[in-house]
Amino acid sequence: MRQKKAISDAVIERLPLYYRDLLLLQDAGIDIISSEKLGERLGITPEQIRKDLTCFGAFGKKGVGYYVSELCQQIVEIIGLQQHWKIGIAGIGHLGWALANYKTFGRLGFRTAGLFDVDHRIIGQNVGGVVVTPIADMKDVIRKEGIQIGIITTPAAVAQQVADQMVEAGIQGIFSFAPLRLTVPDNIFVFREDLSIGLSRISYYLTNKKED
Amino acid sequence: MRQKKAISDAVIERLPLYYRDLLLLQDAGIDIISSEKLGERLGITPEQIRKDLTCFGAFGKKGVGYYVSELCQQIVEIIGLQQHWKIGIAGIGHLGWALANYKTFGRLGFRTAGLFDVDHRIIGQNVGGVVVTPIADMKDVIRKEGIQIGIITTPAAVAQQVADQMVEAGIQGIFSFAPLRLTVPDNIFVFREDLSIGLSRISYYLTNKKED
DNA sequence: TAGATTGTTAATCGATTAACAATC
DNA sequence: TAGATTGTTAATCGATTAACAATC
Repeated sequence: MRQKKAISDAVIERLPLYYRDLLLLQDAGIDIISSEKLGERLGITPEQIRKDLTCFGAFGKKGVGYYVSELCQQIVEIIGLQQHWKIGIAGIGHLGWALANYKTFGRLGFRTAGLFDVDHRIIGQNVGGVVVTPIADMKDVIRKEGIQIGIITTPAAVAQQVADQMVEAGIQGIFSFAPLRLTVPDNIFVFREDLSIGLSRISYYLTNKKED
Repeated sequence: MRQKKAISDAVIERLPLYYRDLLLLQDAGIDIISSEKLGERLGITPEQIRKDLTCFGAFGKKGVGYYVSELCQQIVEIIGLQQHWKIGIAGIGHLGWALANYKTFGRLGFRTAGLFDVDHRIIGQNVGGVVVTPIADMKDVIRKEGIQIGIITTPAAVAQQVADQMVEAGIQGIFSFAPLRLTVPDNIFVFREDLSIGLSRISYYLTNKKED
């Protein structure tokens, strides 16, 4: 699956949308879908969908459309979801707790294999089937369980320190909810989620829409 | 603040980043910052920052830089944060609970004025200073409190129904965590947050990075 | 004034849209 | 075969980067 050209982030971010809808179609017993119909369902142009998919190969049948289950499988392999990545969550506050119980992660093949916190009231509790361990033991657990992806939902003040420990323990990717830029080695992939951007965009839109 | 041309989403999404860092600078007692220095801190090119800001006016001083507190104030007004928007959250599961306690929202001027759920074990509880009310009363509360922005953290199955009720009650913007496309009138702004995209991107990156 | 840094214009780059030949 | 729909090439659009004149 080596590509000549780097695939843009925009394409990568649309793949999970396609995948989720294809699963729904599959559940509904629909075997074939055209880019036209899929685009309608998702609010994306059919040209865009076809263009995105051809970054990775020719999965459709001309004059027919795409076989739903086949395309599902292709996208799984493109994203790499067949790997069943193991994730660990540091900071089991409300947000960490919510993510530990987030069904969609499991449905995509991610397995929660470690939950870490400093709070003694939380350590030892079973959250979504996993027992919270002291963050002091995090590196050991990451190594023993073979956790590849870390999620950081700690306060910003300790996020960098937690990230450092994750990297030391061999984590390859970090999904951070802390509102700051983490410094990590080049080969570590960091994706930052900023929950306040959505609200800010809504505020901007509501403030400026009347003036059009 | 009428603009000739629509401002791109990319610009709007960077404004909150600038704002957050400017607040930190302000706390640190720094009065003036150049686009060069700010860019370094944020991992954004100085040209990009200057270009973004000039979409809205000329806020800097040539040969000097930007006055931190002045720029802060400008961005607040551009985004519309001085309005102190009232928000209501429907679905007080783990994620809704986390958002109700999310400090950053308050720091940006958003005020939680309503929490709604169907679960009798949750109704009546005080979450982050607000008592959870039955979702059956949501429309009344939205109207009485003058809530303008709704956050949806319900299961996908009821998200559309909740959105409909929010719109009926006069909500203008919706921030949805439900993994589906909501159908709303044209004048309602919907921003969808998809927490699984981050993990999918990490999976894609880890799967494909070795082959470069 | 000299040095620094903005705001703006031009050049480049990349992503989306449109058009259509290939083909099921 | 005729109709439908893909995959691909070309055209358009928009965003980022570079360059530099304006000016504090």
